[in-house]
Amino acid sequence: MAPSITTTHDRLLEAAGEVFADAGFREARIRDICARAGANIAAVNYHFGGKEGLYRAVLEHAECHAGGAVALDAMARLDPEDQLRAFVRGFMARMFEQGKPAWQGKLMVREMADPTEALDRVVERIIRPHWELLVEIVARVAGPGVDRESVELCAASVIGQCVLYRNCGPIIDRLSPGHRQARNDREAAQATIERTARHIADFSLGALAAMRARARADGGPA
Amino acid sequence: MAPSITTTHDRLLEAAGEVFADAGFREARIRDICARAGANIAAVNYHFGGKEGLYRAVLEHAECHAGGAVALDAMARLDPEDQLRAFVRGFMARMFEQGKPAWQGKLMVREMADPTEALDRVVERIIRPHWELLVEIVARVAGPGVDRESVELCAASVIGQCVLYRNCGPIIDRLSPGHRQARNDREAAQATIERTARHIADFSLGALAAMRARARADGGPA
DNA sequence: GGTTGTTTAAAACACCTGTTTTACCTTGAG
DNA sequence: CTCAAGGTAAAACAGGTGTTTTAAACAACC
Repeated sequence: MAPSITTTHDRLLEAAGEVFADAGFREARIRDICARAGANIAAVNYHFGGKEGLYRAVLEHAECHAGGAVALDAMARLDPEDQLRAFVRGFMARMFEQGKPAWQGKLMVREMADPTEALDRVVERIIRPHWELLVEIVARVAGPGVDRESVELCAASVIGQCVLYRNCGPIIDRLSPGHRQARNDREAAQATIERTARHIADFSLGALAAMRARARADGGPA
Repeated sequence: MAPSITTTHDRLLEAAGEVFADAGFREARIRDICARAGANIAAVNYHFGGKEGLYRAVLEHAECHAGGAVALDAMARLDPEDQLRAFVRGFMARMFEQGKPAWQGKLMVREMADPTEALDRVVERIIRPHWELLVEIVARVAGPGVDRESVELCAASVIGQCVLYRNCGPIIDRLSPGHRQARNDREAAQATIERTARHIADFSLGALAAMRARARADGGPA
C-alpha cells in the first residue's frame, strides 16, 4: 500500500480491510496489516484499541461502502427469475472480486465459516439485508403457494451453492479439475465465476419451478 | 472419556478423533486431547511424533471405519431419485451425528472449510469416494442428455446445500429462527436434520428434473 | 522559543501452544 | 534381585502473536 496518501489511521483501515477479507479475523496477523500500511505495530492499539477494535472499524467502514447491491428497486423491472440470476451473479462477484467493494462480501463469508465476536453485528448489518432480499426474490419465483419456511430453505439452498465455491476451492479443484479456477488469469477466473453463477441460478430456478408446480397441484384443486 | 479401557495410545486416538472432528485440526488443542484421554501432554509426541502425526493416525483410523456408506450396491435397487435422497440423508447424518461413525464426515467437512497438510490424502481416501458416488447418482437422475461438466456442477450444488448447514449453523439460526437446531434435544435435532435433508433432496431433484427435460428438448429433436 | 498534547517507533512483555527434556515408574527377563 | 526397556509425568523450552511500555519526533499554541 502506498504509505503517502492518507493518515496512518486510514492506511491501517485500508490494509486491515484487505487482510481481514482475505485471511479472516483469526488468521490475519496485525504485523502483516501494519507492514502493508507502513505503520508501526503499536499503531493498531493506539488508534483502534486492539485487533478487535480494528476489525470492528473495518466492518463499520465496509457498511458505509455497501453500495447499491442490496437494492430490490434496481431490479424491480426484471422478472423474478432474472432478479434471482442477478442476485446470484452479484453475490458471487462480491465473494471473488478484488478491491474494496468486495470486502463486504468476503467478510460476510468469512464470518459464516468462522464466526467472531462481531457475528451479531455482521448478521444484522450486512448479511440480513442480503438474506431478506433473496428471500423476497425466492418467494416471488416460487409463487404464493409455497410457505415461508420452504422459501427460507430454498434461499438457504441458493446461498449454500454460492458459498461452497468460496470456502471449498481447493477441494473442488481436486475433484473437478476441469473447473479449476485460474487464480492468476483474471479473465478466465471471471468467466468461471460467470459460468458457475449461471449454473447456480438455473439449477435453483429449475428447483423452484418444480416446487411452484407442485404447490399449485397440491393447493389449487384442494 | 474412560481412561480405563484401553492403552494410552488408543485412548489418545479416540479422544483426538472427537476433538479434531469437532474443532478441526488448527483449533484443536493437544492439551485438550490429552486431558480427555487422561494422558500426559508428552504422550502425543511419544506415540505419534507430534500433532500432525496424531491427525494422520486419526485419519487412517477413520478410513478403516468407513462403514458401508459409500456403497452404490446397497442402493442398487432404488430409483436414482431415491438414491439421491438416501445419499443426502446419509451425508447429513454423517456431519451431525455424534460418536465414532461421524468422525469421517466431520473431518471431511472440516478439511473443506480449513484444509491442512493432509488435504490430498483426505480428498483421495475420504472425499472422492463420496463424490464419485454422488456424481454417478446425479448423472442417472439427470439422464443421458446432460454432459459431465453440468453433472459435476449439479453434484457440487447438492454438496453445497448440505455443507452450509454444518458450517454456517450460527448464522442460519439467527436468520431463520424457526429453523433453530435444538442442540441439546437429540430428537428435535434429528428431526430438523431429517427435514432439511428432505428439502435438499427435493430441491435438487426438482432442479435435475428441469435440467433433464431441457436436455431432452434441446437434444432430442436435434 | 518554550510548552503541551498528539503521534510514531523500538523494544520488551505476557500469553498461548506445540515440542523437548529430564527424571521417574513399571514391567519382565536373566 | 538386577537390570534393561518401554512408558509416563512434570517441568522447561521455543516460536509466534497480541499487547504494553517507554521514549522520541512532531505539531500547534501561548
